[in-house]
Amino acid sequence: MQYESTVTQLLQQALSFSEKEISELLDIPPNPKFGDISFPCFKLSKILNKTPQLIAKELEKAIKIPEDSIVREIKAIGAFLNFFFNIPILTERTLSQIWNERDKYGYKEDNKKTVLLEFPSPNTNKQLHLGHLRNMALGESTSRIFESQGFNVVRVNLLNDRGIHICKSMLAYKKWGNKRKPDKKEDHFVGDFYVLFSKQLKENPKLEEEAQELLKQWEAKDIETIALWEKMTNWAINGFTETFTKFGISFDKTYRESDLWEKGKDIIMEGLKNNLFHKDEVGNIVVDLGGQLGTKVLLRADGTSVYITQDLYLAKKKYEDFKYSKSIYVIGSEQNYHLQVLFEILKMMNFEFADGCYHLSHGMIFLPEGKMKSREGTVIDADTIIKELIEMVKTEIISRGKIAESEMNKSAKDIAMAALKFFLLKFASSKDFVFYPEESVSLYGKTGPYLQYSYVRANRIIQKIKKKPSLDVNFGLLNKPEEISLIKLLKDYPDVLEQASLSYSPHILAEYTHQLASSFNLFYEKYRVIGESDEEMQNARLLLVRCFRDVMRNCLYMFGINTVNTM
RNA sequence: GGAUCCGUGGCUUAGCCUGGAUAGAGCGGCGGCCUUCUAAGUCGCAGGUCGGGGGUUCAAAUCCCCUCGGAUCCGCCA
Repeated sequence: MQYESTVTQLLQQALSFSEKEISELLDIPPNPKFGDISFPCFKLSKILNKTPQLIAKELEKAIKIPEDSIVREIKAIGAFLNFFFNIPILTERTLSQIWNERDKYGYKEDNKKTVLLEFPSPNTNKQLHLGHLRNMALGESTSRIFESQGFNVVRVNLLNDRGIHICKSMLAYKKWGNKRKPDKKEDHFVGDFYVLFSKQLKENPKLEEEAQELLKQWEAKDIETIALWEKMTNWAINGFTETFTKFGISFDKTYRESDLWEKGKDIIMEGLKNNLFHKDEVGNIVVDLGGQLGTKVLLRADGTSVYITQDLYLAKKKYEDFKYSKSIYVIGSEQNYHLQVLFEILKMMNFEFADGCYHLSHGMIFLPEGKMKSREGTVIDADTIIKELIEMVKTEIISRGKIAESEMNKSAKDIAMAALKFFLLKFASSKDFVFYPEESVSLYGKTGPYLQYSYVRANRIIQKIKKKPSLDVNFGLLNKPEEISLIKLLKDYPDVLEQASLSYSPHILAEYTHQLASSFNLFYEKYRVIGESDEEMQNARLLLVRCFRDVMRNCLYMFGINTVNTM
């Protein structure tokens, strides 16, 4: 809460409590008519043995507001002591700060700490789907939010490029691919063989064994198998890279499971030596986590790894590579248990980075008919949904007839991505949701395009007016309710950004950004800037519009959404 | 059987961590607003007491307990 300490200090004139004790009681009133910050007196009531109403009244009388304070008035309303800000001072401070800091408004100084985010970690046997897009949107947005808070952010991807599922695609290609080269986007080409395998498996259950056999050959580094694997994996990676680029993300490092799958055994052996782990009756090395987590196998009796073996290794490897203070795993909620186990073992082994590990879990996306299943081909494919959205936006643009053909393609892409990304980020990440292809991603209402539109309106004013915005204005003129609420929202941006980072929640910022756009639209509908005859008033409003535009652009950046000039 | 997540108007959802003053918003429905900075906008109306029950509290959508419904996980799969 901004200006919290000012209010706390005022209260300390009359109360002998610590700054911390007082500021914990402060609250933001539900309605501006109750002021900007309020102090509920209920808790004091017990201590002082007076009614809260009386305490509020007494405090109102006792506190003297110094000259130049951001607080203009203190009023007791019922059991609440309400503090009202001096709007001209608030306006001047807020707008000056935005003016000076521009695209760094809301940013904090470099804190010399590294936070590593891992996402979306796809399997290389099939193309990306809507669930990956949610993961990517969440990972990228969280990355940008952390960057704003002064962290050095490292984005890494982990390719799950080995295992039985990969061999299934490979086997299908071997049998029915006729050594064809991809005739479509390469990851889709690979994915088709995965679906084909599942279809054929229903007719011929023996294919399962053949796939297992292929996996053994791969593990034995059979030359022909490895060559096929390399070829198909590269197709998949090329396809992914294209989609990542389209989505506006890139990675500082890509780890590959094929490099990791045999590693981590020494970590397990060390734990065994230190008696953290033990062997079970058949010779597996296991850990007993007790309580709700139970017993987990860490290394098979034959000495081969399981998934968690390599995950332990990777956690350590990532720390060696980047010395992170936080490591965020952006992974769906179906792996909640797995990550809990992983983190528990890391703590058990006393790794210094164990406490910095965090699972940014997100809910799943369902189709109206149920869960998406890659092997049955019943998925909302990432590239298709993007393409369809762009087409949808183009149709919309054409029907409006406001944009020249030449400008349309870029705008259409940016608007479509805005719709998609904001749709994926506006819900709390823990929620599952059902995706209705026809209606889910809308262009109106609480959407990405709505935000972009408010930006376009503000930007258009700045472009059209025949003067440059200036900070040299009479701030007191911005005194209409719509102007004041907009200014207060602009003032809140750094707080909201901080909140979003502390709770790993882009949706908090999404909620705020929608409010901000809505507040600007209200102002826009009611007052004019270009047509305003009072020169001083025009200057003040132009500055407000400029500040709004810049903050809106900052917000959109946090979602990975581009601004557009026309729409 | 155990664990985790979710349950707020017709639909989608914010608020829950950190309990306070009339429970916000979008879609959909009905009715208005474009000679003025782009109507992907905006205004108004109808619609919820927060799955159910109990408890704590001056105060509960928010905390605790019980219960019902939905999802996910608890493989030597990743």
